[in-house]
Order: sequence, then structure tokens, then C-alpha cells
Amino acid sequence: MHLASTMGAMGEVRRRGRPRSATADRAILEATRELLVENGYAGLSMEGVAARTGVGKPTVYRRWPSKGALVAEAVNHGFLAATPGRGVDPPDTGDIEADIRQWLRGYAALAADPRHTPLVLALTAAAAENPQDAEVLYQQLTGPRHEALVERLRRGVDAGQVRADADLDAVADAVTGALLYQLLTGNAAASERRAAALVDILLGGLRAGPGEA
Amino acid sequence: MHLASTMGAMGEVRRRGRPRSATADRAILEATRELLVENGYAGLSMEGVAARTGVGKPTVYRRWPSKGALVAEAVNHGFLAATPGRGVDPPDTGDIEADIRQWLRGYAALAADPRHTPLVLALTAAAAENPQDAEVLYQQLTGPRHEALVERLRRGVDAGQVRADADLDAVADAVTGALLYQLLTGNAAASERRAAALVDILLGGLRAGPGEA
Amino acid sequence: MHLASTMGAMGEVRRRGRPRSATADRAILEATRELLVENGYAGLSMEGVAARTGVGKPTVYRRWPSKGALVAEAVNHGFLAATPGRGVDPPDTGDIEADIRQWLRGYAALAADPRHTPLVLALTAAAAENPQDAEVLYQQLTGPRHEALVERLRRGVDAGQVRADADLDAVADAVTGALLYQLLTGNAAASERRAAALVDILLGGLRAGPGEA
Amino acid sequence: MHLASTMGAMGEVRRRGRPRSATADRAILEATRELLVENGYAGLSMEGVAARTGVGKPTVYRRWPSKGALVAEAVNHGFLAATPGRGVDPPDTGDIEADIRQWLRGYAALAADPRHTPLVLALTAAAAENPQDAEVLYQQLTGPRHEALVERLRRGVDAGQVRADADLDAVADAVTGALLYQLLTGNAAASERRAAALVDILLGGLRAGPGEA
DNA sequence: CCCTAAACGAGACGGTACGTCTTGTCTTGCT
DNA sequence: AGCAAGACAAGACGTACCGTCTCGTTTAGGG
Repeated sequence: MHLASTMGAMGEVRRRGRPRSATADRAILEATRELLVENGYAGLSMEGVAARTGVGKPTVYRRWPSKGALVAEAVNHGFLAATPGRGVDPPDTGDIEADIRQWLRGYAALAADPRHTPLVLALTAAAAENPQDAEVLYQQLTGPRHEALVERLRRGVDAGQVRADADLDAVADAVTGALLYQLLTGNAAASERRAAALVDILLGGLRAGPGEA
Repeated sequence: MHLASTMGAMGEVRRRGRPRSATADRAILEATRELLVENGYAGLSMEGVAARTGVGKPTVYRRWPSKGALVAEAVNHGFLAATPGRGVDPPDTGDIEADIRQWLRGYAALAADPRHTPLVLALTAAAAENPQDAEVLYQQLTGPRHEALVERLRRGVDAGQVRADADLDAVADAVTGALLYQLLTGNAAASERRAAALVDILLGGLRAGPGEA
Repeated sequence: MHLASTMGAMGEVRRRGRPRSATADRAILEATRELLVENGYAGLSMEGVAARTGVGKPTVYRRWPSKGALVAEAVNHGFLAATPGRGVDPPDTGDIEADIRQWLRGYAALAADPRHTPLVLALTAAAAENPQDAEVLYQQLTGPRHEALVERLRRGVDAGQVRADADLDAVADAVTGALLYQLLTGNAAASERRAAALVDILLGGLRAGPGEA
Repeated sequence: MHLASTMGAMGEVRRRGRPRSATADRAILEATRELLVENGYAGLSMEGVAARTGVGKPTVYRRWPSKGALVAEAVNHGFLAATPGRGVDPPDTGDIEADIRQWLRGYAALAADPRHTPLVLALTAAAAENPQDAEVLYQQLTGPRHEALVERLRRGVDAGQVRADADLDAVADAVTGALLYQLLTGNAAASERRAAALVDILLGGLRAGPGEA
């Protein structure tokens, strides 16, 4: 999440000089999303973003130092807007299988939406191209979701629905990774169906006792 | 696989003046790999490849029409060289769990090698940036491995080690995706360990009957 | 000469609000001179002047609307300071040749001083780049000197030392122009010597009757 | 004079690779002249030149490393084209006064032409802004003319029309400088008339014996 | 003795140009 | 014919300034 654009309403220091325009912030992020959908990550340029927004290039660079950082925030905003009321993290009804399946199907459906697929691919490209963009992306987007999923699974352990010795991080990696891999291989269509199947198998393995035993 | 790189060594007609061919091919691919390791995908340029190889740009473009295609072949060559004797696909000893665990650990170790991680990330970037590079990459690299894994699992079904109604494609997605996701999040270190844990859980789920449903 | 900076001592209306800081005025002009000496006219920026002075850009623009106007006043101040007691215009001892030679040598020496050459070149650049800066510069700096020189020559005519039909403006142009040309061609070193030689020749021509005609 | 554009016809080394386009050379120089006339030196940009020519910026920078160098050659070409048949240096009919007057009037007329004044001012600005552009300009344009004038005067000395002890360089500086000064002060109109008057006076001084004597 | 208007520093704004880099194509001369 | 070399048109890169604007903070009159 970008700092300068979100603070300021509160009564902190208020740096001197003309404050940054919140309008410009929003317009830039929206233009970024549009251009990503139209041209993909490779076809996105800071120049183009500035031009479409009707803003000078320095105004863009002042806020986001790189394509990766810009894309991170643009996509994040887009996703937050796309999941308005309902939360972004798995529910907890007590039924772990239903909870995780619902959550994963929701994500699969979201990612498979043709308006969102290019955004996810853009994030992936940014992360794959530049390790420090990857870091930012993980902090802002992927990490929290990973943690929330692990946390939900941990509550499943507490409830005795999941065996205690399971590597929950590995499960979360598999769930997220499978989704990502399907988008990368152009298999977004299969995504939702396979997500359900995967939850079946994973939870089967998580319910049972350890491996060979 | 590109054509020009395979002909030339043999003694065919020898059209006027092209003795360099095979040498240039190999040198270009090697330079590409070096530059990927040094600068990442974003820092790779056709210009730079030509310069490092000591070759004119048209010589590069004549063989590979895009950065993506060049990277695909360069990385593929690099991997084939890295797994010299032993095959690249899962073994079949009859013990499905051991086979898949061994195969996945091997891949995890290969990908976690600091000389290979940048190459995998480059492939990911190429696929994420450009759908048609993604297509090429899937055809050449990922697809065959996916198929081989599914095939091995299918033999597990035949042997009664895996339940028949499982979505084997979903499993293969999860396995490959988890690996990829770990590399993207800079978690290559955890890769090998989590790979083993994941195999445990997945095969547990595959052995058991279907979920609650 | 800039207006706002010189008035104020007198008892006019005294606009309300905080008066402009005379200190800032002087500091800006000095910073301008320093930067001109260091980086030349091309390397001078309003931004740089404000930064070096420790002043906001509007404070500069409020006083001088353009680089040219700022440079004009900065250099003028510098010159006035450099010729403290003695006048800036030719003396009148009755001996026209001595008067003009002394005056021209003084100017040549002043302009050849490495601390002043960049200032003169800056004025030239400003005038050459922008006709209306040229106009301002002529009004403030060059014009008065030209007129004073012509006036001194005219008194030579009255005294019978200079022939009456001579084009005194042409002579003044030649004297000033020669100096300027020497600075432009990096020949400041030769300036003082050639100035004397030129006075010899010009006054020889001015004493004698008209040419062949 | 630019090297690469003029040599090449002769049988030297002929660097490898695609040769530079002579057409582009000419078009760039012409666009430069047009833009100078339209917007002056301050309003000239490499960007603008490239755009008007329909050429990429690197194509401009490959040939001329700076605005100054570009302007030098552009103006030089323009002047050579403007004085087609007749020479650019003073004639020698034996009558030194007539020769110099004619030559100077020619130059005054040329420079006073509204199509040429901006070009001369541009040269002046370039020289005044940047000492090394000044050097280039002097080598290419001003120096040779200065030398030619001094040479003509020297022949006047040989012919006994000019006194031997005169500083001919000072005279040449005065002649060129007066012209330049008139352009800078927006006095191009007076130029031709004053040029004639100046020649009268200077040659009067040159004919007579030394100063007071 | 506050009130208020102007100037202050800071710095963001929409822009333009900078000089460099890369892209993919092309045109050379050499081999 | 294929090669290296390198010029070409195009256009993005990230930076520096432009001249204007909007802030919150002085600073002095004048009411």
C-alpha cells in the first residue's frame, strides 16, 4: 500500500509544500490497470501511463519508483475494489473443507475473469523480472493471503480436522501455486474446476494420518 | 527446438559461406544464460546478447524472433545439460510415493541452485509478459513434464495406489505450481523440504477415498 | 536596474503585507554571479539559483521574470561593485586620445579578468538568445555606455580634435564590438593590447579629413 | 565542417557497416536552420530538429554531439549556399579601401537579411554559452574570415597603402565586432551604412602615420 | 494589539527536453 | 549466401528544469 496517498487525512506532520494530489494517484492507478489489460506487462510503459493519465512523467516517478511498484499498487487497488463487501481471506464456519473450497473457488473465479487475468500475469512478470519488486509484491499482496490461509488451516488443526504434523506452508504454496500455474499456462478456464478437485485431495491428505503409516 | 542449430554439423551441400552457424548458435545460447544469471530477464537485451557473443544483431534475430523464444531455448539447453545421464521425467519403480518424491526433490534442488533460479524466473517472466511466448514455453518445456507426471500418476491409478476419480491434472498443477511459487517468493531455500511435505499430503489424499462429499 | 529593489527608501505608498527581503535580493544576485562563473550561462538555472540561495523558486520569479533579466541585474551589480570610486564612463581631460584610450583599456582589463569574463559572455548569450532580453540589456547596460562614449567623442568634435562628418556611432560600435568579439573568440588576453592599438588607428582616422571620397 | 559527411567519396578505409545517409545530413541541417529562424537559438532543441527532419534522435546525436556543433555546421552550410559564385573573402583589386568597403558591405547586407540574422545570433549564443563550441565556431567560420581580412590588409601594407606598424588583428576585430555588436543590439538596419563609415575612419587611421607623431 | 495581506520555504503540478538505450529492420563490404 | 558491422526510425528510459500552483509559516504594517 502506498503511504503518502493514504495518510494525510490524519493530523500528522503534514510535510511542507504543496501536497500530492490524491486525484492524480487514483487516475494513474486506473490508467495502469487499463493499459495492463490492453497491452500486458511488456506493453506497459511509464511514459504511456503518464500520457493516458494526462500527467507529467515526474508525477508518476515521484510516487512509484518503478514499473513493478506501480503495478503492485494498481493491481492491489483493483482487487480490493473487485471484492467489495466480502473479505479477501478464508471464512471460518467450522467446516474447514467447505471454507477452503469456497475461498479458493472465489479466487479462481476472480483470477479467471478476463479483466483480471492480465493483472495477475503482470504481477507475476514483475516478480519474476525483479527480485525487489517480488519482495514488495509479497509483502503487499501474496504474503498476507498466504498467512491467512495458513492461519485458517492452523485452526483446523486445533479443531482436530487437520493432522498436527502437516506442513501448512507447503499446502498454502500448492494452493496458490496451482492457481498461478494455471494462469501462466493459459489454463484459466480449468481453474475453478481443478481448484475444487485439489481441495478434495489436499484435505484428504491432511485429514489422514501421516504418509506410509 | 530451432532448426538452424541442428543442421550444419553434418557434411551437406555447404551453401556459400556459412561455416559459423552451429558455433554461433551455441555461443548465443550460452551468452543468453550468462546474462540472465547476471542481470535477470529485465536486464537481458538482444543487443547485449549479440554484443557478448561477438555477433551481429541480425544473426540473433535470424534464429530467434524474440527475447522469449531465445530464452526458452537457452534455458532448455541449460537444463538438458544440467541433467546429463538421468532422465528428466519421474522414474517408475512401482512405489509411486518414492518415485514422485524423488523426482520432485530433484527438481526442487535443481531450481534452487543459484545458477538455475534466474533461468526459471526468466522463463516465468517471458510467459507472464507474452502469451505467445507462454505457449512456446509450454510446448517445449513445461507441457512434456506435466504430461509425464500425469502419466506416472495414471500408472499409479492402474496399480491401485491412487484412487481412480482423482483429478491428476490438478495434482500436477499443484506440484509444479508450488515449486514455481516458492521461487517467485524468493523461498527457494524452503523448496526441497516443502516439496517432500507436499508429496506426503497429496499422496495421502490420493490414496484415501474421496472427501466428505 | 530592477525597480522593486531600489524603491522603498522613498516615501511612496508602501504596499501592505510583508515587504520583500532586501537580503534575499542581494543573496540571489550573488548566487547568480557565482553560478555564472562556475557553470556559464547554459549551466545557470533558476532552480539552481533558488537552491544555492536557500530560497523558494517563487521568490526568484517574483523579482525577475526570466533568466535574462536576472542575469542582467546580477552582472550590472557585479560591475558597479567592481568599479567603486571612479566613474564607468570616459573621463574628459581635454585630451581625447588619452581619455578614450584610458577608458577602453580600463574596460578591456575589467572584461579580461577571469571573474568577469563569464559574466560578459552570459550577457551576450542572453542577448543573442532572446531579443527582448537584448532590449533590456541594451537599455540597462550597453546603451548608456555607448551614449557616453559618443558624447565624449562629440565633445572632441566641438574641440576640433575630431572631424565633424565622422559617424560617431560607428566608432562606438567598433570599440565595443572589438572588445566583445575578443571575449567571444577566447582572446581576452590580447584585449588590452589591441584596445590601445585600435584607439590609435581610430583616432588617426577621426583626426584626418575624410577618406578618398 | 563535418568529416564523415564530406569524405567517403575518396578511396579511404570505408568503415564497415551501413554508411550514414547523406540525405539525412542535409535534411537535419536544413531543419536546424528553419527552426533557428522560427524560434531562435533558445527555442531550438535536438528533439525538435529530429522530429521536423523525421529522424530518430540518435541519428542527430551520432553526427553532432551538441546543439552548438549542429548549429555551427548548419549555419556554415547556409552561408556557403547564400554566397554561391562570388568568394567569401575580400577581393584584391589593388584599391584597398574599395575592396574592404565592398567586402564589409556585402557581409553587413548578408547579416542584416532577416533570414540570416537569427543564424548569426545563434552562432553568437552558442559561442557565448559554451567555450568549446566557441572554439569550434572560430575554427570553422570566424577564424578563416579573420585571417583573410588580415591577409588583405597585409597586402595593403606591402603596397604602401597601409602603415606598417598597424595592428591588423585589432582592425579585423573591430570590423567583425562592430557588425556583431550591431546585430546583438538589434541595429541590423544601421549596419550597412555604418560599415561604410567605419571603413572610412579605419582606413584613414591606417593611411596616416602613427598617433600623435 | 490583534488583523490581515503579502512574502516566505517548500515542494508538487503538467510539461518539455535532455542524452542514452533498445528494438527490429536495413544496407553495406568482406569472406 | 551468410556474416559482422553498424546506421536507421521509433520510442521508452529516468532526470533536470521550466514556470505555476498551493500549502503552512513568518512578518510587518494599519485599523
